[in-house]
Amino acid sequence: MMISTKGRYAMRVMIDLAEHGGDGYVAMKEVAERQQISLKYLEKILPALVAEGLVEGVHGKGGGYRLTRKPEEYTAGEILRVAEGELVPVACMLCGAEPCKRAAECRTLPMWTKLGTVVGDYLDGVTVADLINGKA
Amino acid sequence: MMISTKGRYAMRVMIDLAEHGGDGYVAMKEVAERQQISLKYLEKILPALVAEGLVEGVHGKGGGYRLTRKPEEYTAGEILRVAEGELVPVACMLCGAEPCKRAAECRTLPMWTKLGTVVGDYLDGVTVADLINGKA
DNA sequence: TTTATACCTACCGATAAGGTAGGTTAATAA
DNA sequence: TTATTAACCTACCTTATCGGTAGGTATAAA
Repeated sequence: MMISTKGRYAMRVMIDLAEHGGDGYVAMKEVAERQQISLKYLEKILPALVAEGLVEGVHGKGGGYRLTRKPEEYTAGEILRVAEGELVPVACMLCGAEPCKRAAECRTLPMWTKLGTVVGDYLDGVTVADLINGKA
Repeated sequence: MMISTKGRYAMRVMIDLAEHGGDGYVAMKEVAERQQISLKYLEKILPALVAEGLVEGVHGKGGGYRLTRKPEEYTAGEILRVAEGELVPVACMLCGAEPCKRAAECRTLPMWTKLGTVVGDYLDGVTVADLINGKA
């Protein structure tokens, strides 16, 4: 029952970009230093965020990344789903999982489903702006 | 963000004991067959449940396991914590983790803490009896 | 043309997941 | 007393994931 570093670091990058970005681009080298995260590891996390349009990057001198929306328009749930994959609590609920034959009579599936909803609802209710303002 | 088979199987064993136990002992061989879980793997999960007093086992012919309380007196949260370990969502919140130096100014820690509470509260509100009656 | 940066691919060590295999101990029934 | 049953214990195994590192290429600005 764990969010891995991938998701946690993605959250911190988004917050860092919101706090230090302004209108310009922020180099990952800076973020890595501020957040005490290996630059090389950050470089493995960013492509997913770019692919889903959460941030955009530009090459070369003076380049870096910036948010594509305002901080209040990102939810933690959205960021985590992009960085981590689905937020479901059990493997049998994963999208690509082979359908469980016991699902119909499974005594526990309703609980896992509800747990997924509880987690998703909470995380979808927290925005990057909330995290910066300490309102989470 | 996943509950492993260990926790899921533990839940199913507890439910199975509640449904088929009555006052007597149920052999894991039966449970394994009914639940379609490898007997050998079940034998690795049960010791923790015994150690924490959730079930008790007796050796030999006619032996097996039985619940030590009524089904409505077990919560899913309790069972999962015994089988899986702590239910916290991030490694830095684990009991034995070395304290994070950034904790005081961490923008995300409050969210993880709240998420842990949300998950714990939900799971602590579901009993084995609820799962049997479909009230979860 | 130099420099800074994103971006890409491959690898790597450690750990955990999800088991198997083969025994020993304890209790009951024959 | 002996056979049987079932809990319990220890060791091992395979595969995948975690959390990175290394070394490059592409691109844009100065």
